[in-house]
Amino acid sequence: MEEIKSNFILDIIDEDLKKNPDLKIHTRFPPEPNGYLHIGSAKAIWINYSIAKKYGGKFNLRYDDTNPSKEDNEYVNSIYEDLKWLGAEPNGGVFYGSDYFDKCYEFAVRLIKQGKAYVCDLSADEMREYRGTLTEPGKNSPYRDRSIEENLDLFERMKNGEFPDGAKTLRAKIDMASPNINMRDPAIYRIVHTSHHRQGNKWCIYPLYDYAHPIQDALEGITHSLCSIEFENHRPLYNWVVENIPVENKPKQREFARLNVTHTVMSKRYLRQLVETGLVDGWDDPRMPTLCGLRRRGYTPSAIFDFVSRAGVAKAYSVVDYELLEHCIREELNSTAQRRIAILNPVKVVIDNYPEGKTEYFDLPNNPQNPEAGTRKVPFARELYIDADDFAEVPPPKFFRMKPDGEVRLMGAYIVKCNNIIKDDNGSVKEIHCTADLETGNGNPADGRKIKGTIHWLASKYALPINVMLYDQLFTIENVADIPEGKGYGDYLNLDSVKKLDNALAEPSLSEANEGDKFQFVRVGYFVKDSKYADTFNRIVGLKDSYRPENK
RNA sequence: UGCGGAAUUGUGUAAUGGUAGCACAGCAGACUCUGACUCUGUUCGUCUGGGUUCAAAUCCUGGUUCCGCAGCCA
Repeated sequence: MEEIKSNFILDIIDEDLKKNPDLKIHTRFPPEPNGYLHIGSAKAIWINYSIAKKYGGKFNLRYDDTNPSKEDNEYVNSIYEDLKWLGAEPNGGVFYGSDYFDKCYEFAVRLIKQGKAYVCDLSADEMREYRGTLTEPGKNSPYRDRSIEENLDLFERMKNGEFPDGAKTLRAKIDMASPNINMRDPAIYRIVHTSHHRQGNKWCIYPLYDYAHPIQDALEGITHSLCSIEFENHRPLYNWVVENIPVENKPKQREFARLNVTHTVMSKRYLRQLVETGLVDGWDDPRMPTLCGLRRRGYTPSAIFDFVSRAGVAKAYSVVDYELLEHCIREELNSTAQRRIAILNPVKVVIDNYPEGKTEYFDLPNNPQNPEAGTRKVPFARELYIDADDFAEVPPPKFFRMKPDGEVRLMGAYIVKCNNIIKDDNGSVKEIHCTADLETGNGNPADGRKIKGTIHWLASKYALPINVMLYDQLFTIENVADIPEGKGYGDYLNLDSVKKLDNALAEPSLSEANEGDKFQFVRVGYFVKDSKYADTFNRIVGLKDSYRPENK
């Protein structure tokens, strides 16, 4: 995994370490189990994990499951799977925020006894009114000065289920006139009569994030609670809680900008919408920016960490170009993926001077840059297929592939010359007739002439029919920023970026590929064999410029 | 209009008073049995006005722009 580079969080930690050299750095990744992990989560994971690693500290996974109405075991499991896949081992342990509910309750009672929290009867609407606005201070709740005894009694009855949802809240008594709205007596407990995915019906009151999170951090021994920038305004409240609970450990919250990538969204709310409306196949659709979607698209953990590492850690809002992500996976796959031939749009080629019925096998390197990857045998015969794009009857300037009277190399095999073409009634090319330079075979011509173009080919009688799903764009969502508030997502999906090619062909050795194997279709792009589509292969990342029709 | 953040090339990110660097993208060329890869070269930047200093992206000061905050979500 990429080591973390110089950034402002490291500076803060170094500073803390200078003050207290014995400090054992302890971080955590605290996802709410209400959706699948995505590339933005990978950034948070990487930051927390790699910082713990750098300082020889610990890293926890903690499910932040304090809202029973949104969370589900499906997500708990998927998060664990994805984290495991990434290889970010939580060496500090796996925890659940809900396991601290007893402590949260105990500390809340303590706050009440100290006069620092009170039960409030205001409705949600009333509370909003009392809160004031961004520019005007709030005013005190009429229930703010209840006696400690009354608060204790009411809070216990809240816990015992005597009140309906929303009837009462427990609030921290801080400052209704604070310029920071989060400090205006925030609710720390609410009543929700909903079964919890882990606690069942044990509770009908649930602590809110701002109250529960610092407690969880403090109890787990977290030293640095690293989260995204929108929580920066919550830091004073985080500190207030830490200061007002009887725990030695005083974790420190620090914030970094969340990851944005062009042509997609990270919000779980939107991603869930895509899944639930059926616009994508599921959370693991290769168009999704989820980790499982990227996995199906062929991304590897190392490429993902490479990407988030290159994107960097800072506080300024930014949107990283998806080309960087593609670069990272291309770079890795280029050195690791085996090459295979596939013809996306076949056109028949007949080698007139090649004996009918003869088959010979050429050895093609599995990875030209890595001889250790070995070779494979690819059958050659009189009748072949090439990609339609590799032939031009009227070639543009600098067209190096097959053209009338031109010579071209069949990759790993003979040099052939196109003699004439046969068209069907519609005038489109039906058959291309060539002669091969049989003297040279898979070698260079004796007369030293240079052949500029090399194209891929398949012997028709051995070619393996496949379906190819083309995901030409990394993601399918465009101009997300332009989507009006409240508008459905479907209208803004670029569904054209997914194409299914039914008549594609591949070399026979592909039939032996295993699920998850990654290859490079020579001159076409990278793909991963995906069992979900049986005989279908996903084209995942295009080769840069490889199909540019002509060069300027 | 309140509070809190942030502004470095097309994008992202370094430089912590001392040569503005790196990566991606772009452009040009070389190489190539993948027009990929690789290699070489190259365009382009410190939001803005003032100040301090021998020296400012960095310090001070005025302005501008962008992001976040008014859930009993996280």
